[in-house]
Amino acid sequence: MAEWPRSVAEAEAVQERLRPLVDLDDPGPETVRHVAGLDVAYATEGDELTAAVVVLDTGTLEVVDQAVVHERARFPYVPGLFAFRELPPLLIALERLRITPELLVCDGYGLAHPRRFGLACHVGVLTGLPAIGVAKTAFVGAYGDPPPERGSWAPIVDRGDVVGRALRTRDGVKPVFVSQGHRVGLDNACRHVLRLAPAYRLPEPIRQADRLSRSGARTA
DNA sequence: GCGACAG
DNA sequence: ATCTTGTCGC
Repeated sequence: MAEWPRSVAEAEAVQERLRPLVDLDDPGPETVRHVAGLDVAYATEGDELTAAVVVLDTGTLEVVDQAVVHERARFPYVPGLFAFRELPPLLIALERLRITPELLVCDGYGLAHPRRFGLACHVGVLTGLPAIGVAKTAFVGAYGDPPPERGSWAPIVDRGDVVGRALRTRDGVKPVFVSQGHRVGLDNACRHVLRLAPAYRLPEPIRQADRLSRSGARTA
């Protein structure tokens, strides 16, 4: 399916080669029935990781399908290249799902990346599915503090490009950082994130994937 | 050159 | 990412 690089130079070359395949113009699905959340947890010892993918029914926000994959990391953590660490097991987990999701919500960035090709773009291109990135901390670019109300936002600007938004999902709480991955517009991505995060800062798909990956990491 | 740097 | 108690506030 995909060949995995072994060096930083090879990994960067892969990103440069796949970047033109990203679709940033498709506004994306208006409504979605099944949404997936993707996350990875790390073991206390060794370079072992546990990838988890959950599928939620958007009507109830209940988990209706899930898959966990445990393996040894194939690539070191390098800012800007961490898809090469987390994507291999995540793709295997995605293949094991019985329900094909219509939208992927990734823990991390998409367009808001040094080479405009973060994890959300990468997984979107490799699967062909609409994908967005939701990160907990800033990475590239600058942004202003959005107004305190849930739903307000401020653009993230990097080298003159708007690459995402700092979006407030809860009143008075630190915003999350949303960026396009593949086949979803920025407005639409933020709409989905707000609908998927009715109670907590992070959207429910990511919270559930985080929960599952951690329990899986302890069991393994 | 130096520091910062998704998870 | 992970190591980690209590505590302030709604």
